[in-house]
Amino acid sequence: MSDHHRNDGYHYGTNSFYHDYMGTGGSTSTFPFFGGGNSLMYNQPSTSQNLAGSSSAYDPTSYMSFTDCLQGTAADYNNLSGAFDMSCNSLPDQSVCPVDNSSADKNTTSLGEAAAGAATTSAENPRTPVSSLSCSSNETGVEEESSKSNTTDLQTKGSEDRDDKSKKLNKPKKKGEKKPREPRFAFLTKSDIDHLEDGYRWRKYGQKAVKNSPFPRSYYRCTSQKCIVKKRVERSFQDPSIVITTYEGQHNHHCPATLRGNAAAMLSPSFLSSNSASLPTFPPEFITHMLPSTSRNYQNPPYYQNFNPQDQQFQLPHDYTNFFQDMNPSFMHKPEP
DNA sequence: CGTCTTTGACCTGCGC
DNA sequence: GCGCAGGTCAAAGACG
Repeated sequence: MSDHHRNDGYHYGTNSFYHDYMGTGGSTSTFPFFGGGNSLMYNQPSTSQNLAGSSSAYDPTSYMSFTDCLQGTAADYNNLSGAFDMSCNSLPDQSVCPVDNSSADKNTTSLGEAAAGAATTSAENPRTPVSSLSCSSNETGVEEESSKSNTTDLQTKGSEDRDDKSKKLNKPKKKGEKKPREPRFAFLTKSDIDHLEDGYRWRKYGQKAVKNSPFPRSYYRCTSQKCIVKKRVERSFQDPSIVITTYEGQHNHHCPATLRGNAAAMLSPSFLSSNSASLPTFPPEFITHMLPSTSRNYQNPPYYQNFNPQDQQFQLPHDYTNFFQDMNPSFMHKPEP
């Protein structure tokens, strides 16, 4: 998987990017990108509904309308859809996803937060970013740390025949309470490197086989104390060259990585001082496109068969549009490689 | 020795 | 209620 410029249906080097800002009247803007990578960003809107604990349990009824930024054909979506489905599930047949208007504001914040965590990947893994796509979820975020503490504190009623380890895993919550989730963003990145450098330090805490996929999913947690951000990394089973990275939560600290004056530095929380507290962690690669997500049709590909990229147009919120334009206007017109 | 990964067991939520 | 799949824990091992 070293050939990142193969003719595989993806459109590398295209940087136009539009985001329909969930009916809030945001303007249509071009989204510039960083460092030569061509990314597909999938912003999954928030939902107040419970999404269960499953990583794939995004609520299809709450997705915002499409960002049409792909400059390819529907076939391109088909190519990507499987990968996307790994983390955010499949796309709906219609090209406009149901919108949870109540979450519009949350999405603005989340999108910005993503930018805040942007990374050093381009500098450190020059081969890596080629195409990525992301989605996000904005479930009502509740301090996960507290629930974790509860888990530990309340894990005392294990059965007698269980060991200490088992006892620590007992009921953390009251009956009927559902565990809230932090906002999530999934990024599809064309890379032969599984764990992409994003400027933060992560500790792997688990790995699971994924149903219908030969590739396992890895679970990482930010190593910074009191930081509850997690991410999952897996490969698309349809296109193994695509790495799906799903971020959950918001960093409460500055990026610890050596920033080297690159995009990561510019996108670090410190750089985004005015919004750093509420900005989501961006993945290392940058974005040319946004796509919708849904959790339906998970097992019935092709997911994009009825999707016409030309039908939709997303708009990026003013704040982020201006932000990225200020960051590196040259990406606005980056030529094809 | 500290940090990180691996890995099997366990927990939780959901669908049937 | 049961089974499945996703998510998490934590001991053990690897590594620098």
